[in-house]
Amino acid sequence: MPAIEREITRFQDFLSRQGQKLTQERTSLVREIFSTHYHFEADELLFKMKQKSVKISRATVYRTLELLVKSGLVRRVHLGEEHYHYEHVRGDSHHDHLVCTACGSVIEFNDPELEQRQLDICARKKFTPTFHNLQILGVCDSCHRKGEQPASPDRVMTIGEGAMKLRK
Amino acid sequence: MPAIEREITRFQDFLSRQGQKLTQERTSLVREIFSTHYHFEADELLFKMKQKSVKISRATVYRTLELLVKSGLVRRVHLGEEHYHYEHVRGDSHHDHLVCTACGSVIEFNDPELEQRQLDICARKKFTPTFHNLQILGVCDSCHRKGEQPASPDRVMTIGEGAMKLRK
DNA sequence: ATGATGTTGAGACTGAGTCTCAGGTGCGGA
DNA sequence: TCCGCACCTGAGACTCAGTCTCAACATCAT
Repeated sequence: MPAIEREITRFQDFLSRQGQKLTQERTSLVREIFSTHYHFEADELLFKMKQKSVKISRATVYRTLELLVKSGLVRRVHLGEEHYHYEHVRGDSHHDHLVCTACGSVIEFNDPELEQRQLDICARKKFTPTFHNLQILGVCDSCHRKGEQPASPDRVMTIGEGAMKLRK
Repeated sequence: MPAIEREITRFQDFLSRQGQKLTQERTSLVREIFSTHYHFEADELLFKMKQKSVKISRATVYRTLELLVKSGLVRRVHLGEEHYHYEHVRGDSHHDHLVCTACGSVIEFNDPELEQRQLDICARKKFTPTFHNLQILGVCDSCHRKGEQPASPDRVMTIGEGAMKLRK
């Protein structure tokens, strides 16, 4: 899959610019992230690697994610839960998220007018924005049709449900 | 200060509607929250109570915050850090936040046009929103004038800096 | 006074993430 | 080719925010 190779090259460029190396571990993490996951949690990634019998420690997963975020290949997002989620960036533009509190699905959207409005607000407040984070929680169409009730804002279903956590 | 008494009454009403009681501990927490804090962290509140020699356990602080959130007197917000912050709601309308990554200050704003635009997006995606959360990170005017550099998005200064954490 | 129900504090526990450190890896230069 | 050094890794201890448990306490209606 040439697309993934391109991401790996981009990561390597980023690393070598700061005297860091593209190791076996980092390569397999990038490969995993860009091949199967979209929105994922750090521990979920760790678990997947374990499943595939690729031995990578928790520390390396976190360290690599930090590098990927710095390199711009991966974005760190809040989706209404305590901890972070990550998503890969494939050169596509910025977007925000609608998160279904019933089934955990995530819908992305990008609305230039909304973005512009935010810039206007910042200008009005003499604030220099670097970054923003918007999640809208609610119920998606298919859950709504099933009559799902919205969960209360502080009780949101886990996104990466599938990933049974196993430590050690 | 009569305003605080009004909030306490509102909380009591909420509690008694579900057969719960307004205890001494709960009262003093509400008093503390509504008198001095605006955006605060749970542990910061615990620390303040300790400073004032009001003995309240960690568990009670968290339990009371949960009740306050449910009652609508307090809102739980993400301000770009791992953990939650809380803010009291004084009958004022919904707002979002500009968070300065240099000095940690928080500017609130409420922009009906922005809110409306979000509703439009949800309608377009057939999504039923219940709640949303927008933080814009960046540098505030006074920090900008001091030539402060924006921190990277994943390294944000603590909002409640003052509160030295001391456990136990 | 009794019992039912609700509340509390202490401290054990959890889950996500960070840090440390000894050992491993790999590349540039002699 | 070999060496040295900077970089990288895994294991596990640690931290921090938040939750849970449980025994003791408070309150209220009967």
